[in-house]
Amino acid sequence: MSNTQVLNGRSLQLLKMLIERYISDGQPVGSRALAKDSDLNLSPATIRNVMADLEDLGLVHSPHTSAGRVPTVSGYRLFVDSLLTVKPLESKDLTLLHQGLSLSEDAHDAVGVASRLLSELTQMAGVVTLPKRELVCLRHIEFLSLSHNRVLVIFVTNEQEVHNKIIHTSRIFSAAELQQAANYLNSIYSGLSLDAVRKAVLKELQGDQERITNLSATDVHLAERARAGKPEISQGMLDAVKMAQLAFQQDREKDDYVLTGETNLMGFSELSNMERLKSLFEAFSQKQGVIHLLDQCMKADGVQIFIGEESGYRAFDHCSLVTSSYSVSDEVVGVLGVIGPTRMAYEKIIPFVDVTAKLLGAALNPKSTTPL
Amino acid sequence: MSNTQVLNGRSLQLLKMLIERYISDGQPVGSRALAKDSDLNLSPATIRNVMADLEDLGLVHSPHTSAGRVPTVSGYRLFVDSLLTVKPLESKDLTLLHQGLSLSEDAHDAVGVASRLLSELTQMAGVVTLPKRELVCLRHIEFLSLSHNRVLVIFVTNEQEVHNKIIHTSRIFSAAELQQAANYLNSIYSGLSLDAVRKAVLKELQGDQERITNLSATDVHLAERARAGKPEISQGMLDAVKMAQLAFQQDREKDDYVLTGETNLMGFSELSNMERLKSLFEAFSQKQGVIHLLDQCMKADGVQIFIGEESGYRAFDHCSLVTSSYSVSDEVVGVLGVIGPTRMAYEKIIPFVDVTAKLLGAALNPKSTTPL
DNA sequence: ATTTAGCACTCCATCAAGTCGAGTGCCAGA
DNA sequence: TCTGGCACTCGACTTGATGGAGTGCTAAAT
Repeated sequence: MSNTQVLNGRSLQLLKMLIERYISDGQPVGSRALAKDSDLNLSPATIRNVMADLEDLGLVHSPHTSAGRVPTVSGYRLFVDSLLTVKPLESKDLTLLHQGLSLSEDAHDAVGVASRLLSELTQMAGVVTLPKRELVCLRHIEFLSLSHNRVLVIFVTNEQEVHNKIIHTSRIFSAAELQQAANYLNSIYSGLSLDAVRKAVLKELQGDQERITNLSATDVHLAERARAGKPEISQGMLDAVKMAQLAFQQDREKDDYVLTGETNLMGFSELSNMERLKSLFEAFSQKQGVIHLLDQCMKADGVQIFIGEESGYRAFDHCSLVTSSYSVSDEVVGVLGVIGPTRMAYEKIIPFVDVTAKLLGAALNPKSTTPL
Repeated sequence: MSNTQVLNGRSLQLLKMLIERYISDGQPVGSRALAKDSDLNLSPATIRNVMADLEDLGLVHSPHTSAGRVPTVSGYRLFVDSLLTVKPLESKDLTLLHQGLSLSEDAHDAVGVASRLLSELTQMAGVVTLPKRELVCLRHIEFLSLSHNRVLVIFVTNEQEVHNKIIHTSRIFSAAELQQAANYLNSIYSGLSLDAVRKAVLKELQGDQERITNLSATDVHLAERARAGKPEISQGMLDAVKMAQLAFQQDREKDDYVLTGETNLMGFSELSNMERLKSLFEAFSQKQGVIHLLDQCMKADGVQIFIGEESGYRAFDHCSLVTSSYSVSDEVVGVLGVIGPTRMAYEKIIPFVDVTAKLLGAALNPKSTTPL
């Protein structure tokens, strides 16, 4: 060791310069180049000593004996955690984000726009999860009978988003019955969040269950008739609630993301290996693993970064993922981010992702219907 | 020329063998190999003469002077048009197609399943367009007012498919008015095809227009009052029709396709060139050009093939596209196909695509709600 | 007239050897 | 603690040699 205190300010500064240079050039950086760049007036030999220390610490790595040094994952990690000087977002980019997101009509549209902007402005891949359902408000629900005992449920949330689902009911309902059920549900649940509706529905059904068992009647018809007397709940309403329960239960299938600009990744030399590229793209279309990763990012609010193997997901081994959760009315509802090679300009990407998340959150805010 | 009649049976047979061998090996095939394979008992020298003729005709091509021959696009074309002996579909594949498609719940689902099966069973990329709107029947329409003068239109087609669109109306309508309009439209248009509805709506509006101009009244209110007297059409109904017109006009945006298994293409050596691959994948995400191509295929019914540059679309230069339109009740409603390298096993892919198209058409047939 | 054998030739792929330059590690001296 | 110097390593690139696969052409054979 050439230093009593190995990781002193100087070695950190050199590490920083090395990483910055490697990020911009993509070539292993040697001691001479580093000596020239730095204003420390050190000779290449001294730099070499420092480099040897950094290598011992696992922060840099030499591809072969006579090449320069390249940052390792730990090196990058140290860099983004404490060395990095973030560059403010370029005003051009800010304007584009602003314009793009303020024009979006509905949530799905906004998410698509955000993803496209992320990828176009960074020249990497952009990913945005669809906002969580929990927060959305039920606006209107409607039933339509299909063949057999299937019913098409259509519900509108948040003013303009339409969802639909087919449920299988226990018996065949007439159009009038369905209309009535919809009217009933609209009258009591409209305006509540989907999550609240789900809970209310469950409670209602549970209460009903208890009432039946409490009666200890052997004949269910009797119990029903007994209950029918009470004005709080009728058979029709019960059917309605049951249908609502079917409609809203575990509707997580749409838990999806929008990914754009994957093709940008094909330009990077570190991903030109066909095998890596293939497994990466397979991961993209599989979606499942990516969703898992993004879910993790949602827990932490603010910017979250996975560098190389840190994600624990083999397909991402040579990629970094910079994410930020986005929120509507102070509640985290989704994640967005940028996927690129480990060698990316973190100092620009991090603020970029951060701002995009904030703007997307603002664009999704139902209160500010007027453009931002 | 070694033959009075250059393209005789023998040379065609040799071309066929050459292409078959090239498809299976991927290597330029030389005269000796061809001589051994064929049961013609010809010497390599003779084969060489034939090859020279085929090269003159532009059917094969030599990468360099001392390599074997490789089929050209024209060679492939001749091969698939008249030389090919199609292999019947493997029963295993047939079963899988059958099972997969018969389980699909709605049209979108079926299209997705078809695409996945196409790609998985061929180990190439599968593409399926969503069925055309023209054929689908209007089942139910509904209006929901949003903020300002925007109205959310929800309409259900073909028993279970939900579509929605936001239209901007000339004035703000009350919920009751919207309900009334929907009732009116449902009563007269329900059961008709979207195309028919569109036409009927246009006619209605045109008739209305004529009536107004024919009156030659300077005061429009007068004209309206005059018209209101006639029982055929009231102001409310007119509003309804106008809204329907807005809702159904040029709703081509969703004219989309489902593409799966793109990553399979990364395994092929002819596409391992990063530049080609990138432009191909960009074409996939752009969609526009691919749609144009698929639209062309829709015109011809039955199997259609684009080999290499035949598509006229640069991104597809090194790919072939084998498509077939699929029909519901004898009307072509969409296209599906397989995208792979020009060097693909046409004799298996062609019947495969053909059968898949037929099965998808059957699965989409509204009459056979019961599994095939 | 067609087919074949033979021969010269071309071109690619592979390997070995050599050179160059960038960069390192280490040691001795400032 | 830093620096200059030196030997060394390794990859990138070039060159040349070799072998093999395959062709084109011509002259002989069928």
